[in-house]
Amino acid sequence: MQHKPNIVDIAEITGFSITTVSRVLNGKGEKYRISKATREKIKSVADELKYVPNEFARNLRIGKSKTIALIVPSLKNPFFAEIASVVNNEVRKYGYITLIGDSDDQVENEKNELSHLTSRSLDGMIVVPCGEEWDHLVKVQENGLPLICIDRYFEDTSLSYVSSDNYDGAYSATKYLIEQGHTDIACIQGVRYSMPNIQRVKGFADAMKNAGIDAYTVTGDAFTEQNGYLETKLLLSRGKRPSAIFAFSNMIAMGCLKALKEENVRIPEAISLITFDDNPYMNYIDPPLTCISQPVEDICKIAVKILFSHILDDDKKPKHVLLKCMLKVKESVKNVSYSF
Amino acid sequence: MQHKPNIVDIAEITGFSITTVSRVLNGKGEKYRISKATREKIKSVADELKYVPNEFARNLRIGKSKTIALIVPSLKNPFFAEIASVVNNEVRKYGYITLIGDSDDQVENEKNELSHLTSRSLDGMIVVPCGEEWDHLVKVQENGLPLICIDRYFEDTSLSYVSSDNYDGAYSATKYLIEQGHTDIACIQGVRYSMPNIQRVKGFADAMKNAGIDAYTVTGDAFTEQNGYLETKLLLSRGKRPSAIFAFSNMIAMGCLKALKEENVRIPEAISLITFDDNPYMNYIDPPLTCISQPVEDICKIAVKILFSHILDDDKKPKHVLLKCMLKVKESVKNVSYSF
DNA sequence: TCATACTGCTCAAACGATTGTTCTTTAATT
DNA sequence: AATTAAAGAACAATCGTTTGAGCAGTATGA
Repeated sequence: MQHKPNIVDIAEITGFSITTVSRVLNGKGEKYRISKATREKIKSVADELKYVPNEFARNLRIGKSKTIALIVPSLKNPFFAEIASVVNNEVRKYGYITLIGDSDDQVENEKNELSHLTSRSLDGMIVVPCGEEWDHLVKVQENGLPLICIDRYFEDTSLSYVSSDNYDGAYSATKYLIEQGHTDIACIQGVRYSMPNIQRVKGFADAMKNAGIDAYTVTGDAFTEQNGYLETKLLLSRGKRPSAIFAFSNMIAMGCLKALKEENVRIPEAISLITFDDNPYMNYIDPPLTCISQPVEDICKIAVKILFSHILDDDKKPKHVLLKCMLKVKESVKNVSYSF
Repeated sequence: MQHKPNIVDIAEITGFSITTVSRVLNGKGEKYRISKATREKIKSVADELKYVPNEFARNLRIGKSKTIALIVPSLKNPFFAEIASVVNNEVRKYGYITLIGDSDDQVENEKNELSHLTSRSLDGMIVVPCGEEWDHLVKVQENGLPLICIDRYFEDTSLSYVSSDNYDGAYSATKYLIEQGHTDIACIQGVRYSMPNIQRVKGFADAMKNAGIDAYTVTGDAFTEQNGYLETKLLLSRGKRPSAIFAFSNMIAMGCLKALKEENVRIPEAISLITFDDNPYMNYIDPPLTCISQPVEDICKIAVKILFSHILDDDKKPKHVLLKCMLKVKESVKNVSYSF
């Protein structure tokens, strides 16, 4: 293979200067009054040679990399995979590319990825933080790199975030359970200090209190299948089983399903289950799970939009956006109003 | 924030030349006989300034980017999300990073991503090709960029690939169905010309023939839920329904489930279902789906290993690896041997 | 006829690193 | 003392683009 065609080759072939070629190829031909004939000739040669600009050279020169990074706790979790997919596609629309970092839910990894990725002169960053620390994120931002948190976030910091209205989501889910006659409800939570979790617990608790129910269980400590499994096992071994379980994530719900299945507890006959997060599989689970669906696509789109307003418009004001969730009623919650 | 410290700043502060600084920072101090005192001084200043080399300048100069790209049909498909996750993590171990491209299963997008990504001076590429064309892939390789296909691949080309032994997988699945007494089996295939599909059809057909069964159905044309749904609908509307369906992917299986549910056809009582691909959700579906599980993790690990042998060891020989699948018996296939 | 303005394009300096070559100084050898 | 070798460091070209400034040549207006 010869060398990749560059702007110099095109200049030599067309007989114009490098400057002219560069300007035409950057769509600045009009601006610099380069004749139409010239523009067309350069473009056609570029096409013919399948010229692709060397991003490194360009980036070196202009100091922008047209690259953003996305750090998620785990791509294996369909929830984050969807985030990655949407973010990736949205970012492409701006002509940027996405570097994906996987923190495996460890703050240490998150920090490593952060420093590894920032050496690539990123233009922006979207993070689903996995810990309760945000100093390293703020520092990145203070160094001039626009950064946005999605899903999980921190209040009272200068960091922008886009997330679901977790409080409202949890409140509606709980309200729905109560309307269906449930009073003995246990929720299995995720990582305790994480903002979505805090809000969900609050929404859950408020809904209970507002219904005049003071006794409820909040247990668990991770957004994992294992946590869901163990906590459900424990709940089932209690003297009085709750009539409904509220799982705070899809993974937790899977753990619940596993435990319930093992113990031969039928859903929703023996126990009702409602969960946060939706995904296509939910429809084919036995039974289809009633869930609180997060507007993942919108969250990502808005996050990307804000990120680019930070990058391109130099609008550095931190923005905080919460989007409403949707209750999707399926078949995993039983109406127990009249069954004493 | 001032400007990011660069090698020139360090040179000025320490009083040494740019060359010397560069050599020290690249660990070539010994080689160029730079005194220990000098080395230490330079390093300490670099530390103090938190110097991070500008990857673009370096890449521009040396033509390597410590970056590989992965192109998948869709991150939303858990099967590819897992691939992305594993590849990403493996690649990190080499100190490289991964750019992820999403072709949305359109060859045109694949080509675009390809040219877009190659402008970033990649060091290597892993692709799950989505079409029946490979010219653009071969061309990339001929341009000196190591490239490996995973999952989907092409024979008789110079491209390396790592994939499942789809023939064997389909053969075992079919054999299993036959052992369970099924003779009227329909399989719903994916993209026709794709190698996994071709091999699966062959495996399926051979197993049937070897069992002396000459009548069977092969239908469908995409690895999508919609295809699974439509084809199942059609199968159900036939005069004589098959006793078992073999779905060629997780997505197709979901479509089958949807259609079967709509038509109130119970699995496995009324019809048996077996599918390619496994994932955690499979266990909680009603009923848990018997499936052919692909060794995704191993496929990715081997692919990355081969890729880096191409990149680092300059071993350019194309390698072809097929890994065995595993039959996971769950509850979606009924033994109909004695039920006439 | 001479400024002036516009057209259409080119020069050359950056961007930040790497690296083959070269230079100077000191030490070792004859 | 003269020659050679080694040590320690610097020069300057280079990677492929972008871009402010500049330069001919032609057209316009007074």
